[in-house]
Amino acid sequence: MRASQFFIATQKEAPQEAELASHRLMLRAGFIKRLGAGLYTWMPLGLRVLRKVEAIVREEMNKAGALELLMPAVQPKELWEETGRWAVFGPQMLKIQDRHERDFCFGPTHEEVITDIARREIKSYKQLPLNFYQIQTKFRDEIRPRFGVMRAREFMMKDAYSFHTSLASLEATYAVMYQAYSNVFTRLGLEFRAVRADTGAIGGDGSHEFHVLADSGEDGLAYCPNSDYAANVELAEALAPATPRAAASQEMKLFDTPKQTSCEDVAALLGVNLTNTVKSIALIAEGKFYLCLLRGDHNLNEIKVGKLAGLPDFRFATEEEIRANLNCPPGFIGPVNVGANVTVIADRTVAAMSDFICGANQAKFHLQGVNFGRDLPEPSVVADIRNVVAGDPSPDGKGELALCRGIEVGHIFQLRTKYAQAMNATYLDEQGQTQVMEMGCYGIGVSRIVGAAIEQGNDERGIIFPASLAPFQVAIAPIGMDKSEAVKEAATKLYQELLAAGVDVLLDDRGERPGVMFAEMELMGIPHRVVIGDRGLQTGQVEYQARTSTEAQAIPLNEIAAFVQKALQ
RNA sequence: CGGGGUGUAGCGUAGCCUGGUAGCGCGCCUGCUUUGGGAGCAGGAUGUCGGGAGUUCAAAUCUCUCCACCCCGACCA
Repeated sequence: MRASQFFIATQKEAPQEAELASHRLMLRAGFIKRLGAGLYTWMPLGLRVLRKVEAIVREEMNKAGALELLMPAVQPKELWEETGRWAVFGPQMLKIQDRHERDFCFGPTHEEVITDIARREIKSYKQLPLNFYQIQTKFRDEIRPRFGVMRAREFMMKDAYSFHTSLASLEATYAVMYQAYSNVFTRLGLEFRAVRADTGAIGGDGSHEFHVLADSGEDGLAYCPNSDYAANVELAEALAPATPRAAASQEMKLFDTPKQTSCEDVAALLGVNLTNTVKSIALIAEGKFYLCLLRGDHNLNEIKVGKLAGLPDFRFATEEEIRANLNCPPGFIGPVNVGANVTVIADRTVAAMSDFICGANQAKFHLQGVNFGRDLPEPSVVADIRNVVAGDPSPDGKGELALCRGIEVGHIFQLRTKYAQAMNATYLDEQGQTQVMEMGCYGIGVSRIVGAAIEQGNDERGIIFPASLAPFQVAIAPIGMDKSEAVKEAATKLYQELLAAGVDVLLDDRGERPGVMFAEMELMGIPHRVVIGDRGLQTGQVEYQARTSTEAQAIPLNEIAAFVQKALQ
């Protein structure tokens, strides 16, 4: 591509709307333009990057035996009512009507549509297994779109769906897709980790997420440095403490806390560690009042709570409900002396605590030296209801957990028969019996990968792309091209040679000053740069510089084409 | 949805408190000069000051209202 024929729209100043490095750089480099909240135009330069991601994803999907198709983005309500998700998916789904006032949605995902295809087209076990995929625009009406293409409302996704006669067959394809995903992210040059995950709104059984590691990631991940255990913090199990509860050594005692309404404040007042305190979180589920007990420094895990019996639809109690059930304002509530109307759920860690500090159920007072069995009954439920923290024992028993953050770029699920059952997707087995299909689904956030890759690769000069993702692999910067016949000839010749060799090369023939060319090439993350000027040509040399390097090296003109091609390998 | 903030030329912003008819930098256009790290000089174009209503002789500025966008939160009482 000749720069004079292309559209380059870089900016020196980043628009104020962007916070995250990747978002700022994508705007500055002119990859994307914002149309509205979570809505972006992919400009020619940015689209080249998006297409490179797509191409790698497509290749690996094809290699894994998946078949590409393309489903409609707009889907009729009736299909979603069959699975009950028209209501369940809620406000995240963009619902629209046609001229006959019939209801549709702009597809946030495609389980319903593909299952409809499967039930119509798949009749016999002989046709299975099958794995379909598409790369397509999705729309999810996010509560708060942010970080540019990272959490956009309209975005590009690769979604695959597999159909099987047995769990074993599903598991085999799941394993193949797991490997295909690993291949994709490896080829993209990203530092990533596969973690066990919750299945969320999609539903089903086994599930892994693929995360690009980045401090700015929205997901917390727990992993064991000594083993292959890794899980989303939403899911990672917090084991019960290894040591049993110590015997009570203090008397229970009321003490004044006139202004201290949080564990932090109370611990500070007493000059004790936060780990000696217990906080009480009030929940309501199915009309019942629950008190969840957590150690002061731990955080409630809502997903874990939602999996307890009777609590799938829990919500946090209002201040009025807290007063009504405990006769005490928020800030001083606790599990001691509560009525039969209150069900106490203790986290495993709390259940093993003794001589702890908690609210007294009396305004402006807390209790210390509290012990289960003596001062209050043993908790009615003991469960894992907290997020793991760094240093917790790894659930596989192979060391301690560490935490990091990630950007979710892929998610694979064993859906089992959830959708096939609801939509009656069946086939005839060898005995002529009707059977429900087993199903898997596999997503990759194609547009999010572009943001995630930039988040992982950037410096003060701009984007640092791996060669597999860069909009151009090589840039040629001729200095004084319109003045010097020698420069023009050398630059054009190199450009032609690289083009002929199939290299994605940009020739900056705009006649810009060197500083402009260098700054723009670095901003857009082009990994290799060749500078051709009269100064070097006098001794038959040109300059090569990698994006990751700060020094240029001199290369003889007659070797540069081969040199660049070697650097690309 | 709750809280906070911001809307002035393509981008970044000053002016607003204290009302008097809009300025700067980058970018853009023309010409000349320049050409190894986002050039210099000269000339030029571009604004319904987010929309609407009100107060006033007069509104970017004050009041009301609507809209858009950004940030934080939407569990830890």
